[in-house]
Amino acid sequence: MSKEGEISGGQVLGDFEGKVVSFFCDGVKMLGLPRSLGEIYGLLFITPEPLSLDDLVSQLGISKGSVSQGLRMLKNLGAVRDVEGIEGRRTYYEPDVELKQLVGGFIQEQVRPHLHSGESKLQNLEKMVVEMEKAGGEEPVSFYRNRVERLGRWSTRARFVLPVLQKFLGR
Amino acid sequence: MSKEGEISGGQVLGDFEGKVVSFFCDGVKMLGLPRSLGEIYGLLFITPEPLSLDDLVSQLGISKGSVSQGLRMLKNLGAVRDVEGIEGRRTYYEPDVELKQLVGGFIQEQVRPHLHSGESKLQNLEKMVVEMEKAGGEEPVSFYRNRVERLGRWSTRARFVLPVLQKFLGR
DNA sequence: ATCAGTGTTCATTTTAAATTGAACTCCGAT
DNA sequence: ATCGGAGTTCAATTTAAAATGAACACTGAT
Repeated sequence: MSKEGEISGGQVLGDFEGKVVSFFCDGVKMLGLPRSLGEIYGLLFITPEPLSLDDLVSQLGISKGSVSQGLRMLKNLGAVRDVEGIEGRRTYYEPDVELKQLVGGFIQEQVRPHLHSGESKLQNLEKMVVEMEKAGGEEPVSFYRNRVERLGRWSTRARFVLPVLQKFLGR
Repeated sequence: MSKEGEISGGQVLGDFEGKVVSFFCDGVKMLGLPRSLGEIYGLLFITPEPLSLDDLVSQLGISKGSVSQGLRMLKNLGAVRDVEGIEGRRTYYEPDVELKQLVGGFIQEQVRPHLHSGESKLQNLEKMVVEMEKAGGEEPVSFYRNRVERLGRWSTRARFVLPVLQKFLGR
């Protein structure tokens, strides 16, 4: 008889595993990612063997749809990969456990796109200021120019800081 | 007759101001903060004079409650402050516009608390592993120890990287 | 002490996002 | 070709977070 008990068709997480999973839930929440990612990654992280989609469904008690979507997102982030060379037609998954990779993937997939769209909006604002200046706007326009220039400096800093971040978190 | 028009009891943002506000909305969303913070800060940022709560309500077209709560949060973040020495009993607000301060406030108020609670959960996990080892657990326990140690290293890195971040974004 | 103008609080409503689950597709084995 | 298991998709539902707005509290002027 197992210590943590099993319910027909799906064992429940042990106390320790549960704490780890919840630890990762908090972590991904902090990064603005859905909690299911934390559950999935957390369980893979603390399980010695690779797990299949159905393993995750039954152990976490969340839906197949969630796990499928969650795994896709984690793969896009480079946080999880298929395990090569296992018998049968079922796929097994394992976590990438290197902080460097995880941070890199997150920056690449979640941060850069937003920064990018921000930069293009900023360029648009710069154009608008130029238009206003051509149209002879005087009083508030020079203030606007100042502010938009400041945003430009922020944006430059942001672009510059990402590699630094990776440098310090990686290796 | 003003170019952008006014509706009884509240002027509407001009095209340029609206774009700036929306720029900040995206920005705060990216940081996981409510959009109203972006609207409020954005309008203060692009307006040459300090604004009152009622100014913000009428120009942004959002509720007084939202603005009040939003201003409080922004003040806690150190992103907005009361303007000293203005007549009357109405309070006026102005933005802090230094990236250094903004980043510092965000780290202090939003990041550190989470990191902190993460660290204490992690300590708890470490204790649990020690218990398991004392109870003579063998096979999966040494794996657990490894994983928890890895988390410890991540946590150390995270603590270390914040000052670096501030260094590179500040000044 | 009362009143009017400011700002806050918080129960309710709205909105946005994540999860579900049933239908579907895609193999691979027979 | 058909069947069965594995994984995906997506409309509908649930959940969590933010906005609303009406009641409340504070403050200073009279």
